[in-house]
Amino acid sequence: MPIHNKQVAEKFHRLADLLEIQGASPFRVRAYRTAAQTVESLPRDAQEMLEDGEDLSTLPGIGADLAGKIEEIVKTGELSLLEETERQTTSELSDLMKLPGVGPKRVKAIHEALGVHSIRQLQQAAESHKIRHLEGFGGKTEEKILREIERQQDRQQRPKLSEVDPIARSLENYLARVDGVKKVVVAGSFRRRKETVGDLDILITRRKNSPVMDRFVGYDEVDEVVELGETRSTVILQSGLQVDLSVVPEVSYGAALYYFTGSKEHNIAVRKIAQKKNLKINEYGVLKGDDRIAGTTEEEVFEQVGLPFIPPELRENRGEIEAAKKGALPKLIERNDLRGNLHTHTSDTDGKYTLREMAESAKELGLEYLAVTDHSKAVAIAKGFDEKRLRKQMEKIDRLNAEVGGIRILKGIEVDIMEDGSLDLEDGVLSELDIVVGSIHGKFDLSRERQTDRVIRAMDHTCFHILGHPTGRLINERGPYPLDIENVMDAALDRGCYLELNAQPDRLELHYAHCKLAKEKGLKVAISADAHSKTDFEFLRFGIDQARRGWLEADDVLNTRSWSDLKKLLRRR
DNA sequence: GCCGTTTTCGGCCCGACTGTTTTCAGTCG
Repeated sequence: MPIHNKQVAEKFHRLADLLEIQGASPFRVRAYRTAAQTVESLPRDAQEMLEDGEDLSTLPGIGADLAGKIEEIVKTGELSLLEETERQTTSELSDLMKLPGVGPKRVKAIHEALGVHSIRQLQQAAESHKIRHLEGFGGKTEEKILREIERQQDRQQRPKLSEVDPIARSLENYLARVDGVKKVVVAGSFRRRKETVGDLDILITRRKNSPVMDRFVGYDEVDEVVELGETRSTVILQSGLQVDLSVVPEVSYGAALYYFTGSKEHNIAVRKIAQKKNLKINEYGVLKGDDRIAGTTEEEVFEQVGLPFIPPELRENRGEIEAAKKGALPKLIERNDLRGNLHTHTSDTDGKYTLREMAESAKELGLEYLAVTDHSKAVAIAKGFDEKRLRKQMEKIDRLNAEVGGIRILKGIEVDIMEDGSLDLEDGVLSELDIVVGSIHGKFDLSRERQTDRVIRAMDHTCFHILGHPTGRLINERGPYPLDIENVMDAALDRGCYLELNAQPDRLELHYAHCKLAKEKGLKVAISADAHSKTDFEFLRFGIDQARRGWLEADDVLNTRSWSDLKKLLRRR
C-alpha cells in the first residue's frame, strides 16, 4: 500500500500533540513537528526514497530514530509509539488543542479535572459553567472556548492567495490613509506568496498619537476584535479572515518586517546563526549585548548574520540559507520577464472571448506572442475541436496575423491525453501546429504506474511539446492524481518536452517543490495563464509567485524567450 | 529527538497579549 508523505507527517503531528499534553520535553515535541514539516515538503515520497536506498537520516532534523520511525510507517502503515501514546492518553485530546487559546496545559487540566476528552464534551462543560471554576481558568476563558468551538464548526480551509489578495489590498489602502501612518506592509505568508494564506500579518510605522489602532479595529469589515493592545491587535473580518496588526518603531522596521514575514522555520534557523555570532535577533533589531546594531531595513539584518538578502518567497528553510551562504541564491524570475502566453482558450471552445478579442487583450498587456490552445474533442462539454474545426481555426489565425500587428498568434491546441496515452487528434494536424499542449482531463483514478505510463506515452508523440497542468490538483478541492512526477520529468528531458506551471489561481501547479526539482534536473517550465477570459492574463502574476517559490529564474522558463528562440527549443529531439 | 568551528553532553528563538494572577503561566506567532 502506498504511504504518502502527508500521512507520515500527520502521524508525527499527532504524536507531538499527545506528547505535549503528557508533558514531554518541549524539545522532543518540537523535533517531531520539525520532522513532520521536513517530510511534508519533500519533493518525493519517503517511501520511494527508501526503496531507492536513500538514507533519510541525512535530512535536516531527522536523525537515526526518526528515520527509523518513518521507515516503520512506510512499511507497516502504523507507528507503534503513536499507538502506545494514544492508549496512555486519549487520542481525541489532540483535537482539543486545535482550538485557539487551548494548549497542552489547558487540555491536560480540563481532561484531568473533568474527564473531558472531546470537543463535544468540552462544549457541554463550558455551557454548564464547569470550566470557569477550574484553577487558572475563569469566565472569560470559558466564553472564549465556547466562541472558538462555534467558529471552528463553520470554519473553512485556508483561503487561496487570489481570494485574499483583494482583501489585503483594500485594508492596506485604508490603513495607509489613517492620520499619522507612515508605512503599511502586509507580511507573513502573504508576502511569501504562499498559495493559501492562513491570516494576514500587517505591519505599520506611525507618528505618535496616530489613531491607527482604533481605526483598525473600527474597519468596516471587522466582525470581531480578538485582541487590542498598544502595539498588537487582532481582528476577524466578516470573510472569516484573521488579521494581526503590529505597530513598530521606525528604527525597527526592517527587523520587524523580517520577523513577521517568516517563515517561522526560516527565522529560527537564521536566529541560530546569529546566536553563534553572539548576536540576538528579535522583532526590534539585531542586538549585540544591549546595543542595537541593525534593524532599520531587512538588508541590514541579513548583513549582520553574513548573508545576502533572501527574497521572501524563498524563506522556508528549505535550502535557501545554505545557498545564501554560498552566494548561490537564484536571481528569481519577475513578471516582466514573461514575453508570451502559451495556453489560451477562445469562444471557439470554452473561452469567453473571441480569438481576436483575446489577441488584442494580450497585445495590450505587452505580450509578444500568444498561443491559442483550445480543447480537443474529448472535452465535449467545452465543444472541443475535431481535426476539421481545428484547421478552420488555424486559417483564422493566419488571417488574423496578417491583419493585427504587434503580437504573433501561435497555432496550438490543448489536446487530451487519452487513457492509453494516445492523443485525441491525428498526428498529421498536430504536426502542423506551432505548439501542442497535452493535458489529462479524465480518468484521474488510474494507478500511479498506469498514470505515469499514460503521460510518458503521450510524450512519445513527436508533436507533443508541453504537459499541461501536470498533476491535476485543485487547491482545497482535489488532490493531485497519483503520478511519478520525477519519472515524468526525466522522460520529458529525454524527449525534449516540457512541463507547464499552470497559473490559474485554483491550480498553481507545478507545485513549487516540483518547480525546484525540475530546475535541478535542468528541465524548463512554461508559465501559462490557461486564460479563458481577457482578464485571465492577470493570472500570470500568481504563476510567477509560485515559480519564485520554486526557485525559478528567467532562464528556467520557456516563455521568457522571444518566439524565434522559443521555436528552437520546441524542436523535438 | 536533534545536533556539533563551544562537538557526544547540554543546549535547543523570543517577545506580546490575555486572563488570572498580585508576579505569572499559558498561548500564540
